[in-house]
Amino acid sequence: MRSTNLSTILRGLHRHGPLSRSDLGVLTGLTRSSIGALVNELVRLDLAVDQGTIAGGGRGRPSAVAAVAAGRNVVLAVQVAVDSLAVASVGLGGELRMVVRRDRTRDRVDLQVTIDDVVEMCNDVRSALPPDCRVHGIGVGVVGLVRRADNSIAVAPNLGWHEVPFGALLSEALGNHLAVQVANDADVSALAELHRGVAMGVAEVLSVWGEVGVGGGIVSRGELITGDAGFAGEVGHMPVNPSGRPCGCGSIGCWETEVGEAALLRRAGLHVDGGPTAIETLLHRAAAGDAVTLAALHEHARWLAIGLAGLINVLNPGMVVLGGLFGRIHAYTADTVRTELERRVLSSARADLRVVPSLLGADAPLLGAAELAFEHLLANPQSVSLQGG
Amino acid sequence: MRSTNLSTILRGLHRHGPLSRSDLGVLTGLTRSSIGALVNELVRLDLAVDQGTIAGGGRGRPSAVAAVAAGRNVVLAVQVAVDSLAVASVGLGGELRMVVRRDRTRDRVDLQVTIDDVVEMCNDVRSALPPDCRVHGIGVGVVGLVRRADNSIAVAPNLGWHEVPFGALLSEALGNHLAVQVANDADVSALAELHRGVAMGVAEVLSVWGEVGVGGGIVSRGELITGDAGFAGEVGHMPVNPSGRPCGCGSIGCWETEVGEAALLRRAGLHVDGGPTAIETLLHRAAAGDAVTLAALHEHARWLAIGLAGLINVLNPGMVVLGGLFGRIHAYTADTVRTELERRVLSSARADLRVVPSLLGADAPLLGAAELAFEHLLANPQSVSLQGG
DNA sequence: GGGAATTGTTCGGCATCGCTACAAATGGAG
DNA sequence: CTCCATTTGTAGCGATGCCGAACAATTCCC
Repeated sequence: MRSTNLSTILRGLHRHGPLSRSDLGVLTGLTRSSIGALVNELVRLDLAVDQGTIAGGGRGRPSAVAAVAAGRNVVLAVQVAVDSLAVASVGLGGELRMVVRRDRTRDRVDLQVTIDDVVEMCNDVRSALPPDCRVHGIGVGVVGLVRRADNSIAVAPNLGWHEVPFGALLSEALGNHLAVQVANDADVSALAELHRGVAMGVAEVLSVWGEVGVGGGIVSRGELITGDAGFAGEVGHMPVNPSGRPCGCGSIGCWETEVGEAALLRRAGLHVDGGPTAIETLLHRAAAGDAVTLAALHEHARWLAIGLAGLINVLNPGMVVLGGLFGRIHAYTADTVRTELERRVLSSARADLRVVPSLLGADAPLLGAAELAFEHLLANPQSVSLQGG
Repeated sequence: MRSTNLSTILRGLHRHGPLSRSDLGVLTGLTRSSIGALVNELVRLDLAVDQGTIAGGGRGRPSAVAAVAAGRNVVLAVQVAVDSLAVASVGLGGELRMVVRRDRTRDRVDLQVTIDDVVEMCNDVRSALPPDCRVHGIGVGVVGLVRRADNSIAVAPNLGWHEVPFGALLSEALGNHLAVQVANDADVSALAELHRGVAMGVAEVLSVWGEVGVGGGIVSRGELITGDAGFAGEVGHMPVNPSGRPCGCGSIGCWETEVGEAALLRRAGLHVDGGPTAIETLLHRAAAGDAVTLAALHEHARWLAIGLAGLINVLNPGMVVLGGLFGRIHAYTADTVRTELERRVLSSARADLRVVPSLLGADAPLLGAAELAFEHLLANPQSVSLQGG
């Protein structure tokens, strides 16, 4: 029980930032005496620090503010994307402290090369940490289907990986000192938007990320839905067009064939394999008002809405977050999407619905991977006393 | 905390049936002394009874078995369908005790008539209860979109209802003595299969019910997903065929237009508005091996699988339960569905997937509505001491 | 028939929370 | 400038409810 309350308070400080003891009281429902004892214990565990007193505006004794000890408690966040790798240290409280990013070409996606690169980047980041800083774990967001039970990658089509025990390999390569948590990149991005981005405080969120493929993260009751094995959120492979194009997954007319990066480039008359540079070209043309490009975006938005409509009817989210490519084109697609959703979504389900672009953008995967890694500490604050640090 | 543990034990007895005190120990992780005290309290609250000792096979002192006091604690379960009304008393533990069912024609779906009928049936059921029996609430499963926050019906197209405060109306008509919980019929059916049917013990379940329309219930982490307002699970209105038929909801090519009752009858060359009798005809012809009917079922199965594939990729369930019409035709459609899913579902997501017909059939909505009504008691066993009974 | 095994019960100890009283610090009224 | 109301933090006390240990009850097996 003590453990539960410690967890509640640490979570509160982690999510809401520095809080006075009395704020913590209203947040948790505990009495002042309990809060005092619990915060003292968190300070003793080096998880929280006292920030002195601050007069809260009104009259009365000034409140003693507590905050997370961000400088002494971090996790490493890793993002394994198609075109790049990134490693960051993230402090308790969710602050991005140091980021190392490395672009890579398609020939560097080999598994062993990736592991080696990540380990090297992790060591760079770790060596920059202050000496009294504890690393509580590593969170990894990766472009692929991740089996959450054992942190293995079932399949990552864009990397050419199949049944790779990524978590175990990375853990071993780092010396088995750290707990490694691996998840799908769209899932961790959803987690980031939920805790640090536009979806803060929303309990039912659908987050859809367009990159090379199309991924999604589903939040219900304030928590990410993983599904039976961890594959939930693969929205890219909903059939939306039975007479559509063949998909890389073996099916026909998957949503991804209509709203993936390739589909947009095709519609805009650009080279389908153009990658990030072709996307930049497209965005420039759109900004310049190019008619063909805008028409392509309009058609793209229509297909985006068709898939979203199904998901909204099925999940009844309070908010839809559009990230990655979908976030970047949102300014051009928002109107079409809204119009199309009005036609296709049950009127009750869209009454209180907000459709918004991602707030965190490129930082989302790293921040989300960090949240994943922090989860164990937040749930068991007392576990730090067992380990040395 | 006491409340949490009482709840855990009562839930255990409700879900698993009679259990010995030592079984309860392994189930809850509590010590024997705690279990003893807690069971005694449940007996004192008239929620549980001691069933005497039973030798458990091995050696050692025989175990004292505790069971829920089903005869003294019931809820009323109500089902509001298109063609029928039903009211039942369901004992703690999930036993269907008395059922009153009333078929009705389309002209009896008027709101006030429905309320009056339900009240009359409720009174019939209540008058048959033993005098010392407590009624802990009413659960209602209704063919429509239900706003869970206030138990109102946002829209029920098949009944012609719109923005109806059904829960409040029923509660008032019954004298405001009972807590009323209203939910979508597919949702409560999913709940029944989860707790009492094929999906017992499965944490991630997708349940799809074909009736006049097509509804669904999504279970994640062992609990029903409601969505932001309570509308989650409206799988019938996923777009699956952009060049398809117009749907009653205003959209085009909704799944329901391809796998609803009308679509099946159309494919089989039967009268689209034939209702239950036409379905009987179809099932007879299928059983007799009629080629046209079997071909219609094959095509129906293909569309069934297309929608299921999307849902499975998005939700990654461990089990798909097919209920209502889908359960009844499952013998003829299973092969086609399996073949089609193999092509359209990501291989990882179908590795451990089971697709099974509903076990409870026509009882599912009532049993599920009962579970809904029991929920408050199960979460707060001590609340009974406050009310008289 | 006796010992091992299993289960239920009783009793004391302990952790942890809420409550109450009191101390600390500030703003505003007089 | 002083005093009081107000708000917040802290210390001591009592209550709750869990666990653990010892003991009793019962059965199986040798």
